[in-house]
Amino acid sequence: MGEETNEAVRLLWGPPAKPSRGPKPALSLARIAAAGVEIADTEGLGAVSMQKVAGLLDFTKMSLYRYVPGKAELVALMVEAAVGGPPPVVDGLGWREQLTAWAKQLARSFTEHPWLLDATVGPRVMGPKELGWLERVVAALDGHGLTGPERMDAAVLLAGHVRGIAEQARAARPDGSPETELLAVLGPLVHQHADRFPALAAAMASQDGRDQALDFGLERILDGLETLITRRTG
Amino acid sequence: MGEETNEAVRLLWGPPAKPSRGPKPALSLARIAAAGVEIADTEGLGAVSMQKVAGLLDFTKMSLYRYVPGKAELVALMVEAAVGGPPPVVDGLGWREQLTAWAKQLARSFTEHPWLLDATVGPRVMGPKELGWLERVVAALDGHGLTGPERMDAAVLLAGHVRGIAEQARAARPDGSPETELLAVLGPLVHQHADRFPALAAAMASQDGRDQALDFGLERILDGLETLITRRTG
DNA sequence: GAATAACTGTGTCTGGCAGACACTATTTAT
DNA sequence: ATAAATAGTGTCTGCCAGACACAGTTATTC
Repeated sequence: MGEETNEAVRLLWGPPAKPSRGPKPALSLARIAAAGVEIADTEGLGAVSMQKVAGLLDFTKMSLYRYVPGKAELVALMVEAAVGGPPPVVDGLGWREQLTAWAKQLARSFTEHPWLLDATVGPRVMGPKELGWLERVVAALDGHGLTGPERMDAAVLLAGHVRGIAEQARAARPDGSPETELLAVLGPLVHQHADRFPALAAAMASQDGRDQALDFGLERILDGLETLITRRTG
Repeated sequence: MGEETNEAVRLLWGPPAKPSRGPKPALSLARIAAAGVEIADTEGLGAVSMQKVAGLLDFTKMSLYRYVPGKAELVALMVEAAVGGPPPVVDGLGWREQLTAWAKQLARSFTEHPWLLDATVGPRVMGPKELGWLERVVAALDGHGLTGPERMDAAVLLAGHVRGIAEQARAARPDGSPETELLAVLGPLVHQHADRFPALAAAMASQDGRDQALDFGLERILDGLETLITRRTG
């Protein structure tokens, strides 16, 4: 990842452009990223190819390589463009309320751009906007007796939970129309093999389908953090 | 996903084989999956192609399609083979200790097969072994006042956390040799833009690098569950 | 025992993909 | 005016998943 990493860092963090000698660029990183996002939003990340992105912009595939070193970097730009920034800080809110709002907003990003789940797997460079999300959590937990690494760990914990829920929600969602929701497959399977999964079968018996997995986990995490904070600050 | 889903279900849950008319199959699902796992373990999931898997078994690519409908199903079999089963239940352990052991063991699976992170993104059918992991969590939480859906949510919460940590650990790991660990890139970036990320910069200043993110999140989650359980059972 | 039907493994082909490279046209610096 | 750097293009290679037709093999059926 050596060189590619630096290229990605340059694109995500570097200066916006440099005036130079040859012809003026007709495209821009922003337009290219937006085209990629449009395709991913409608057809999924798998449908994003240099060809398709270029076609949407009425350019040839190879012209994109004048702006972006490769597809990985294009996806990085798409992520940064789609994830947006964290919600504005509302003064007077406690850390719990701030983190709750943060989680709901992040979940909304994943719902609007489900392909973000696919695009953010594996080692990659985070852009400024993405880092902004982390910043918010760490800032919200400032001054409550947690160490620096602990605040970072809390941010990762929260982000991981939202991500996990988003993945589950996507699986349960009917992507096209005649698609089998994954849970509709899982349920019968569990009951069919109830001998092997007695606890699951029992747990799934009460079909209230409340769909509050995000809130449940969030409350547990915040309760856990509160326990720690109380212990630390006396 | 309509038809593919059913095919995947048949492969993962169906009967092992059916005696039939033609020549005896020289291969087996198990051998094919094992070959795929071997490639993924050494070269990553991206290096797994029908060609490569077949080559490792000294067969042609197309012969694999006699066993597996497509690559997606092959990956599903690989996941089921690599994830293994949950750790054995140790009697006399409380739910907290059981879930702790569960999380550590699951984290080990992700460490041994980092490509599991890539292979378990997106809607997919879970196999019996994978479902076994969920079963354990739900079973461990039985009889503590939580509803069925709540126990399921707790399982998803725990699994999501372990997954998130595994992803972070992989990013921090030097995959090849001269690879830049992602955190080694992130640190300088944050400090370089400390004005935009003051809380992050401060949090990262204390460089103790204890690497206990798994434990931290786990304790918070378990504390949060304990709070709920105490509230429920009085 | 012979015919038949079902199955296994193979070879060939298509369409799509990322990306390397050489080329032309354009614009600015000297 | 000329040279250098750059933007967009067209062509080419190699890899990929998968469709399909084929030849060889084996159990079933007559």
